[in-house]
Amino acid sequence: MSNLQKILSHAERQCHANGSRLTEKRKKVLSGLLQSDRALSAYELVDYCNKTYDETFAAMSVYRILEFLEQEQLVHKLNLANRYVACVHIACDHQHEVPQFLICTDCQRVKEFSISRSTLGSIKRQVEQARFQLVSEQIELNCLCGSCAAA
Amino acid sequence: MSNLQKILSHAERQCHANGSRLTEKRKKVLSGLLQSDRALSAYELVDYCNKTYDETFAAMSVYRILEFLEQEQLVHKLNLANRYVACVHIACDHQHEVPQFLICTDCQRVKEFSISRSTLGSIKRQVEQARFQLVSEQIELNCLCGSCAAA
DNA sequence: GTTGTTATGTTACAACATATCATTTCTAAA
DNA sequence: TTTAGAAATGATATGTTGTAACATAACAAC
Repeated sequence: MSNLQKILSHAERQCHANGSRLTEKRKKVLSGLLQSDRALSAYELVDYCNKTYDETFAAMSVYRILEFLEQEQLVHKLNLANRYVACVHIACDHQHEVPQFLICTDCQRVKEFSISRSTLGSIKRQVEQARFQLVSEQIELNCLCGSCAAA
Repeated sequence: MSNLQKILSHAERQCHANGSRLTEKRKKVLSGLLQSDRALSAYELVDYCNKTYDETFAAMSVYRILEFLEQEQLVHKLNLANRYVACVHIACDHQHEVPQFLICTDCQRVKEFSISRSTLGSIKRQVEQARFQLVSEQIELNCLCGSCAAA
């Protein structure tokens, strides 16, 4: 059983536990993200699926599927880049925290990481002082990855 | 002389000092942002200008003008919201730092602020550890403003 | 006044995203 | 095991955001 297969069936069990279904189409979209080393736009995924599988994936469907996968915490949407990545903790059993992302603006490679509790804490305090409320602790930063910075 | 007029002529002098020109159209787009209490999309500005002035503003022109105003640091582009705001320090003489933004996802009101040096410092260290480089210190956070949170 | 530069106009289209309603597939209860 | 309801997908249309490419106009400096 390939690593991809393992991840997919892990995801499937997890969906089942949540009372939802990881259908074939959803699996295929998720596979696309899992096999990519960078963030993909919805339309890139449409192209990928249409090429890889002999099936038609309408853009509309892919958006719906991405929304579902996001709810299931299998993928993350990067709002800064309008792109999607598979969650790096997809095969972990523990509940994971809200992630932060470093996004290479050149090649769309993404590093999912967690900033320290204390840093997050001080950001939250500063937001409170401004009398705003965080909608999400997801923070995205425009970066260059190591190889793009070197070039 | 109205406050708006003061800001505009201040901006004009500043552009002049930079060897660039704040043309009539640019002034009108900037006025639109200055008079709005929330972030506006390029197309909202197109509509605003076309209604307010008896002139045609093509979307293309507004995008170019916004790009110019951003270079001059008179406005900021919010990448998370695909919208623009006038810089709150537009009338200050001192050189200002890279700002951070709290964006209300409900009403698009924006709070421009600066997170503390120490918080920014620890974020930067954590980015370095991940072997990425920050492209910009501008950080944008999805929030609710006070009134939208209350509602 | 010509010339080079900057600004704007115009058209077309690429890329990203959602609304709406129809149809199919699945599931669970009768 | 049929069937009603829910969930998923299909299909079409349209809305929103942004850029490419080339033309013209305005201006400044020589």
